[in-house]
Amino acid sequence: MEPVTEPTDLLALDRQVCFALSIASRSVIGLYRPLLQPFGLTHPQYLAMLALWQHEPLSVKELGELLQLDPGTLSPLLKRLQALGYINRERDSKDERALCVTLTPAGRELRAEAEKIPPAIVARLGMSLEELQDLHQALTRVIAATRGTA
Amino acid sequence: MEPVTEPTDLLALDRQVCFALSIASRSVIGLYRPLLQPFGLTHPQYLAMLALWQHEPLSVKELGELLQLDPGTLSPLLKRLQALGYINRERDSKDERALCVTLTPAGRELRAEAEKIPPAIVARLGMSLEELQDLHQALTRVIAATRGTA
DNA sequence: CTAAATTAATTGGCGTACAAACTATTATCG
DNA sequence: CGATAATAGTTTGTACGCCAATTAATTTAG
Repeated sequence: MEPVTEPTDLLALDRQVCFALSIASRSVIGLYRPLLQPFGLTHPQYLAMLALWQHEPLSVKELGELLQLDPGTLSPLLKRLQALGYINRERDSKDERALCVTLTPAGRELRAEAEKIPPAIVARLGMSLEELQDLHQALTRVIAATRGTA
Repeated sequence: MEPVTEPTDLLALDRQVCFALSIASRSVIGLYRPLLQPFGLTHPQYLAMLALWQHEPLSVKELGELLQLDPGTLSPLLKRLQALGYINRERDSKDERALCVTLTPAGRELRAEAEKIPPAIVARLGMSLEELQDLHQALTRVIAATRGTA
C-alpha cells in the first residue's frame, strides 16, 4: 500500500560490484603511492616496469596487450619512464613502425628495490595470503567474464 | 648453479592483486560505457547519480565521503551533471560554504531507466549472483584493510 | 612494381583522480 | 567584538584512460 522504499534497492550504492571494484582499485593503488614515490613512479608506470622486468624487450603494442592499455595511454607514459632514466625507446630496426622498449641499467637495478614492495603491501593490508589468492582468482574470473561472448 | 629465473617471481605481473584489481575495474566499467552513453553519463557520474537517488540532497563533502572522491574531482563532475540537466547546484542557505546538490525532474526520471542497467551487466557478465556477492564481500574486506591501522 | 590496405605509434580532446594553492564563509577564542 | 582558525568548494597542475584522427612504415594485391 505504501510504496515508500523498495526492500531491495537494485541501485543501492553499497550493493554495486562496480563501485566496490573502483574503490578497491583506487584504495590499493593509494597504498603503493608512498612506496613508489621514492623512485618517482606512479602505479601504472610501476606496472609497465613489471612487464618489462619480465618480458623485455617489448613494443608498445605488446605492452598494451599485457597491461590492457591503449597506445594513446602508453605513449606518454613511456616517455616519462624514459625521462626518469629507467627505459630506452628506440625504433625497431626490423620494423621501423614498432618501438623497441628496453631497460636501462638504472631500470634493471630498480628491480631489486621493487621486490620489497609486494611484501610491504601484503603486510600493510594485513590479509592472509590465502584470502588474497582467492581474491585474485575471483578477479581473474571477472576479467574473463568481461571478455565473454557479446 | 644456474640463476636463470626464480621459480616464484614476486614481481610477476599475473600474480599482482593490484594489477588484477585495476584491470577488473577498468574492464567492468567498460561494460557500463555503452549502457550509459545514451544518457550522456560516464561511470563516475553514474555513481554520483546512484548516491543522489539514495541520499538526496547531498553536499560535495558528503558525496565525497560516499564515493571516496576528492572535492577537486567532484567539483567539475557535478558541473557536468548540471550541464546535462540532471542536478541542481545551489549554495546551502544555512551555510553558504556548502553546496546543496539536488536532482532535477529529469534526474529523477532517469532512475527508472537506470534500474535496467545492473541486471543487464549481470547478464552480460554471465556470472552467478552468488559469485558476484562473494566478490563483493572480498572487495569490501580489501577496502576495509586499506583503511587499516597504519 | 606500384597503389591500396594494414599496422604501429603519436597526437589531441575529454573526463577522471589526486595533490596543492586559493577563496569565501563560518566558528572559535582572547 | 574582532582576529584567528577551521571548513567547504573551486582552481590549477600532473598523470592516467579512452577515443578518434593522423603519420609513417610495411604488406598485400592488382
